[in-house]
Amino acid sequence: MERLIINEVQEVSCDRCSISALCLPGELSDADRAALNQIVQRARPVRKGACLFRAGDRADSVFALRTGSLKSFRVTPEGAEHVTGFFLPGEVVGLESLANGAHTHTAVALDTSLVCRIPLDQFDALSVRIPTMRRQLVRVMSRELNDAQERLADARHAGAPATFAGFLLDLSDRLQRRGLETRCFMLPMSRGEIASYLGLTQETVSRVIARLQQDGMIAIHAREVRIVDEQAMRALARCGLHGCRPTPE
Amino acid sequence: MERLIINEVQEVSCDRCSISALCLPGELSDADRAALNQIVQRARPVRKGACLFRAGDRADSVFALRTGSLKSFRVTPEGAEHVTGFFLPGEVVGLESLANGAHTHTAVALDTSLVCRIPLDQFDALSVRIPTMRRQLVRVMSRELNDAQERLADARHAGAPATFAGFLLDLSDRLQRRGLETRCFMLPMSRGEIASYLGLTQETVSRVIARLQQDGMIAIHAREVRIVDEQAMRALARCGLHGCRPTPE
DNA sequence: CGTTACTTTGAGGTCCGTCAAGGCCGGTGG
DNA sequence: CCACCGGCCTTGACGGACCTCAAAGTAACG
Repeated sequence: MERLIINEVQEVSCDRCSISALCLPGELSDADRAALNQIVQRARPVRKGACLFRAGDRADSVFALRTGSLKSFRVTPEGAEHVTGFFLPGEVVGLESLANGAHTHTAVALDTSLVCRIPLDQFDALSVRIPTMRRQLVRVMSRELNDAQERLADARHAGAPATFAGFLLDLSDRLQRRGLETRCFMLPMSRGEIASYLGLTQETVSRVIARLQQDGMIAIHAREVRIVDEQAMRALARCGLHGCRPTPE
Repeated sequence: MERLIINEVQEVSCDRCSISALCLPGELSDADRAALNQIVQRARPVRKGACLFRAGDRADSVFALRTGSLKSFRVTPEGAEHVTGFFLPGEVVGLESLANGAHTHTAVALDTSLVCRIPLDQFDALSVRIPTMRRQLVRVMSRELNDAQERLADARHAGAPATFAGFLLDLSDRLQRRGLETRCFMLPMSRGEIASYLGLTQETVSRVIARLQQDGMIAIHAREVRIVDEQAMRALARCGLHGCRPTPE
């Protein structure tokens, strides 16, 4: 069976890791890469369910996820937890908290995870010497900003099926960026967390999944997903409310 | 009458402008500020309805708005225009386009506007010498990222009234940040543009306005807004769907 | 094997989008 | 000065998508 399970993923090598992409826009010299490698603090395991950081903690570092998966969330004044993001191996966590020096989210491991810590002041010092490095930080943040706005654009206009399809495809694309299996993978999060992230309810997510499955676009058993008809999925995700019905026929 | 009209706002002095906030986290020396002032290209008037930049244009600068107001939008594959942001005097435009070197949005003046252009390469060169400057760029982007995520969180959970209330309060807060009148101001954009920005329809926006007005929370004539009951507005904006009804009585 | 958390499925209500018509200006031209 | 026109805004009726509430089924853990 050719599926790849996210939480079984091998440790990500540095040139696959997007922290490394922080300094590898047009390749980085070996010397510079070594310098970066030296300020990165590796091997800090976070057990499933444990916090990488909590809202309110001092934010003087960013983190790169090497193995496992994380979610980040806020807690609303009413006490409900709102999931704001999921993180896969090779991705950067904590960028949004640099503004005020304190984390605005809490980050929790969905699976036991290994992360690298990059102290900001050291990174800053290094970035003075390496131009590509500071430019790439801006670039990464800019990209995130763009993504956030794009998701914001879709959030209201797309129906629940389109939203969920977009979610799966986003995961798939992010796996591809790391060179992993894109059609068949394991969801590290629960239905409720997906729902919270997408701004839907557990029940709606469940129903949408059932629908997409019986339409033959995906196959899900528990948390194992297979994207069967990627074409149809992309079409579904692309169109908002107008024009194309969830099932056109 | 103590209202202040956005498009009559005086030119924003440099220490009120958030481009300046790019380098003024804990104050900047006069010499450094002068250096920044020199790379900023001023006085480039954009007439109402004209483009500051178009999607696809090379993005090698960011812009600071001095006078007037802008909107930024994408055009969906179906040809509909989706508003992604509004900009008031003292705010920075174009940050989200730094990733790929090309603008992802189009920016259009809602009123005749004056902008400053900051060439990125020159800014970058300057930031090497001035540590606070490069840190503050990260800080500004981080803040934007945070805002975007917050809006994303609200988008689905909040009803239309809460969404609109949040929109007005956001404008009010941004005016306050610039030291302008916060309770009574002029909307530079149409109902349709508000609707597009919030992911609602023109009609819903209109209805919500009518409702908030008859509830005594705001007063609107045409594009002139007065926030009457800020307490109630904040309470409305804060709560999503759960707990508090639009009109609790 | 029982407890607990997660997931699925069903029935009913509500908010908002759609469609449609009418009002309020500002502009243009007679 | 007025009539006409077009854009923008408002208001109403209706239907559908999704949330709420409720309960049963399933998987993971001790």
